[in-house]
Order: sequence, then C-alpha cells, then structure tokens
Amino acid sequence: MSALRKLVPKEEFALLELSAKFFRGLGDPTRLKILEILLDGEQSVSDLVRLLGIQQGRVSNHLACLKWCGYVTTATNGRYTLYRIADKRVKRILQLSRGMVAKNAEHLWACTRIADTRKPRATMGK
Amino acid sequence: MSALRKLVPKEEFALLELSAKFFRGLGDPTRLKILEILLDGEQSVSDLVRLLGIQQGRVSNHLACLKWCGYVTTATNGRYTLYRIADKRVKRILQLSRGMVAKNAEHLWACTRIADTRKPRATMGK
DNA sequence: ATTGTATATATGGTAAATCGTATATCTGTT
DNA sequence: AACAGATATACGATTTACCATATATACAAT
Repeated sequence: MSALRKLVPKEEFALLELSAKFFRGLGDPTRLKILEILLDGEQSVSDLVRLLGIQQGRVSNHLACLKWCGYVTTATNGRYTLYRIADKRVKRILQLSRGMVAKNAEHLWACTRIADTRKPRATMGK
Repeated sequence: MSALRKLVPKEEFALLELSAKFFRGLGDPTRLKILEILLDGEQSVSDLVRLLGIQQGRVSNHLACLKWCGYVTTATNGRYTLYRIADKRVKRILQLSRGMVAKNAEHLWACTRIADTRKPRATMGK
C-alpha cells in the first residue's frame, strides 16, 4: 500500500481512473442486486437468472463486469459456474453506502446531474 | 435503519436504484480527485479550479454532483463557497476501494465491459 | 457424434454522462 | 448603481453504458 504513495502524477491519474472504473461497476441496480444475493451465499448463473427474472445473457454480462472489477470470483462445478463474493470489503462498502443513501435518500432522489436508470424499454415484440 | 427492512419490493428496487446512483457519483476520476483533495481539508471552488487545472464550470458541475449524492457539504464564506467532506464514511469507502483496486489493478485495467474514461477531447480551438 | 443444458459473448439501437463553451446569478466593493 | 470576482447553470456534441436479441462455446448424457 505504501508503494501507492510513490506514484508519479501520471500513474496517480491512472489510479483514479481505475478507481472510477471500479465504482462504475457498482453503478447499476441489477449488479447491486446480484451482489446482495451473493452476500447470502454462492449461486449459479441459472439460479441468478431465476431469482432476478431477467434474461440469461444479461445476467452473464453483469457477472462478467463484476468479475473484472474484482467483486466476485467463480468456481466451476460440472456444467455450473458458481459465483461468490470475492472479498469481505465488498460487504463493508455496500453497508457503508446503504447507510449514507438512507440518510440522504430524498436529496439523492431529486438529483438531476445523474439520471435515473432508464425506464424499462418497450419490447420490440417478435 | 430498521425501517429499510420493511420496504416492499417496489421500494426495495428504488433503494437499489438510489444506491446505484450514489455509486455513479464516484464513477468519475475528476470527482474522485476532488474528494481526495477535500480529505486534506476544505477548499473553495476557485482553489479547486487551480489545483485541478480545469475549467471552473466543469469543477462546479462535479461539485454539484458530489453534493447531491451527499459526499460533500458547503459553507458560504463571503463570496466563497467552501466544500468539505460530508461524512466520515466517505473516507472509509475510498480507503476500502483503494485497497481492492490495488490488488486487482491489471485485471481491472483490462476490463472491456466498462470503458475507460474518454481520451481528452480535441479542443475546438477558437 | 448428437442432443440438451448451462454459460459466455457479440451486435445494433437508445439513453445517459461528460466535455467545452457560453451565460446567468450572487456577493462584496467602489 | 455599477463593477468585478466567485460560483452556478444551460446547451449542443460526443462517448459510454445498457438493453434486447441473437449466436457461440462448454460440458454431460444418451
């Protein structure tokens, strides 16, 4: 950790860039919901699909995102891929945010600088 | 806090939505840099403009975003608006993320699901 | 090998976030 | 009141993120 303190400006910016990317990994309600589920124990993709009620491809994409960012790890069990929380700090971060959000809900809700997640898109039908 | 446990599904989703919005507030390197500066003490907008080396309007916009989300508060002192960290939990969250990012830097760097921040845009000139 | 289940990845369209720039508001001073 | 410094907001353009959909890959069982 002390090595981080020696970074030159350019590398320091890169670190901020990475941290921003890291937090954007938490910037989607579906991914937060997945993490919430996984905090209660590991789950396979198909279980998550069932629990979330959304398409499998979409779930896998969000899982890939969470994995790249280091929030979850995987273990293969036969045909199944089991996802679990990668680090105890994930729980801690989510707890802290939950407290701050609760305290600030109305204000945050009214925030116009950051838009709400899009309304469910009209299905194109077939 | 226990009130949160009684939320019905729809409201629970709204909470995830808010949390996602909250984290998107941290999803930009400039805003993270601002928070880093403010962790060393309050600053006026013009000081931040000087320290960051970017346009004043851009700084004010990022500050508004951070304020909506509850990361910072303001105090007016004459013509100056002083910004400071709103909550000790902000520091804690940033510390935790820093550790996780450091441990996972190469992987996160290679992540393609979340794009890097845009390259500096070509100035239109005048 | 073929089939079926489980999971991962790719593509195109649309909404969201940021930037640069311009302009408005607010406060103290002359 | 007029001016200047300090801060906030608005707008168009560009990039990024997410979704729906389609398709590909991996593994097991027959």
